[in-house]
Amino acid sequence: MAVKYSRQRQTIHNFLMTRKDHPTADVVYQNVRQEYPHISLGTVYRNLTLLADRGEILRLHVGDGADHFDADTSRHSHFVCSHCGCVTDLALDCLEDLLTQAKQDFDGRIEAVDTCFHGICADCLDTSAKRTPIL
Amino acid sequence: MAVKYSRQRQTIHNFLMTRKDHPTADVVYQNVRQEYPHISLGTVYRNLTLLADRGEILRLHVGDGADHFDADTSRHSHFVCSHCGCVTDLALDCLEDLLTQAKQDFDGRIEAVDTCFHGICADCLDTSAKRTPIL
DNA sequence: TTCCTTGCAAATCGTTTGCATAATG
DNA sequence: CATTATGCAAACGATTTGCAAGGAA
Repeated sequence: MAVKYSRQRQTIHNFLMTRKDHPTADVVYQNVRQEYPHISLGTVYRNLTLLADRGEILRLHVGDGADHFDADTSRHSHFVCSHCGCVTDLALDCLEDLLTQAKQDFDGRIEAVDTCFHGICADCLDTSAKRTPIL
Repeated sequence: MAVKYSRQRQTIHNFLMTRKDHPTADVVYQNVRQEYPHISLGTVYRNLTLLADRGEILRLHVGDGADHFDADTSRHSHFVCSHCGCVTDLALDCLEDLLTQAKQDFDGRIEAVDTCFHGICADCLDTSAKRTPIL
């Protein structure tokens, strides 16, 4: 199944590259729609899936129901705020060590790792600190 | 919201403790149903969610569509075979280091990590090696 | 012209929820 | 008795898919 060029796919990929907040398919849709008012959500999903399958983008399963997409395919970790739901990048040296150790200990073939941290982001900590400390 | 005892919940939790393959809600349902033929899938979901919220079990997002559940709440990693879909445990020393480093580097509050490795499990490697090497 | 991609809508899948009834404390 | 849990079915949200028409090679 050869892949042919499409403006929609290019636009989706371009949009994703401008964002570092790892948007969901629906967010991609809402934004790309401003340039292509007739694009359908199905097309967005089809292209995100195609790009992810070809390794041109990353599909993240952060556990909040919807998948998130990341144009940065270099190896890195993610953080998800349990309060506001934001998804951010996290660069950790010892991620490589973890992979190395896993490959040594495991008797199958390891190809990738997904590392997803959970907690409260700095912004949410700030905001709750500034309110009356009831909660 | 106080929690009251229920046989169904107990059975679900017990069942989960006998398995180390991290079953999905539906697999739990199919099995518990043999003891409680009238139990509903909704009840299974409600109890799995309740147990996970109270930290008595783990809810895993391995990226295959369905959530998986794990009765072992100690910190450990997981591996998912892209071929057969099996989910297995992986104990890695440097997982603690990763958390430590993340907490140092990050300006929010980090509470947990999910580490999920992907690749081909030993069984699937074996099986494909034994077949005529066409694929 | 051939094959891929699109838009649209309907379908699918995993999960949640409303409600009347049953079980627990 | 007050409250929580259940079974059932309907509702939901995210994602996929079938199909006829449009676009790329």
